[in-house]
Amino acid sequence: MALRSRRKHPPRTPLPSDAELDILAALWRLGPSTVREIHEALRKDSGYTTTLKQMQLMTEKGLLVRSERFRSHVYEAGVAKEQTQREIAADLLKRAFEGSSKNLVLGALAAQPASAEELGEIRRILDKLEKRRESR
Amino acid sequence: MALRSRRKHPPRTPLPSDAELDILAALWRLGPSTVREIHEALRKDSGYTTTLKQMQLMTEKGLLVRSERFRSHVYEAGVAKEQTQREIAADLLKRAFEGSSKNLVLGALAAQPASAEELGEIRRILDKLEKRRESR
DNA sequence: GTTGACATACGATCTTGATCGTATTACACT
DNA sequence: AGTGTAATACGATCAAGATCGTATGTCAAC
Repeated sequence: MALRSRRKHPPRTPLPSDAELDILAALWRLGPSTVREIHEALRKDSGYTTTLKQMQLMTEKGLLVRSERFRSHVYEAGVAKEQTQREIAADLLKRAFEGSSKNLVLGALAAQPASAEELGEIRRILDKLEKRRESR
Repeated sequence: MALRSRRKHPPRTPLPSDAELDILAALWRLGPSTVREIHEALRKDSGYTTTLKQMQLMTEKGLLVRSERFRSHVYEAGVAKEQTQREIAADLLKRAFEGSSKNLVLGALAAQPASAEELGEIRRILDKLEKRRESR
């Protein structure tokens, strides 16, 4: 499925579609890149022009920003990774997990066993959240 | 965005689309229901036949199962809630969160503050996971 | 200035999910 | 039997994303 539904406070940019998310993730990971770099990083079996078109449309939507460089265009993500991840998680939470973050966390951990370090970091996040909760 | 990509071990059933997920969620929540019941529970502004068609297609895909009853058909979810949630979480994890469950948990908690009880439950899940990890 | 390599631009098409209109069926009641 | 009501079946259409083919532009090297 895709992540398509909208929020009450409509965002400046739409939630990315599946293929768009892949491109965004690559840009988050690699930093500003050309179409060719992204296309090769994705290793999909679709053609170069498909990726190009995709990125052009995403630029129109504000999901990417483009700058000129010598002969080619350089794109970078136009939306922040954390903010976008939060929106995606919120959308999914509401629609598939009955709004229960516990269920989502459970699903995530069951789906992809976390390392000991990650478990520790998650625990630290919980500590911080509970501390913040107490102090109110 | 929708949840469309596939897994290594191909599932008997595809991941549900956005609208399909809404129907599934309603069936998980309400239990076996008629088309009309689901249609009314969803409160979308699309017509009854749209929901009907959707559920018929989902039945073909194996996402729902159908049984006769008197004059109307009764549908129920053909896929388990936990299993489906896990698959959705896994897909998202891989594609949007760099495979890091920590990031997903962080996103989920930032998006939708959890109650004190939920935080406690999450912590209990962590305890169990770490205990299991130690004993190996 | 012509050619080659590589880039972008853009229209056309394919695919899939979502939606609807209408036909048909089943039952209940008179 | 005939009619009303409420259900399902199904083809057609819509909308959006994904894909591709081809045209066009630019630079470098000869």
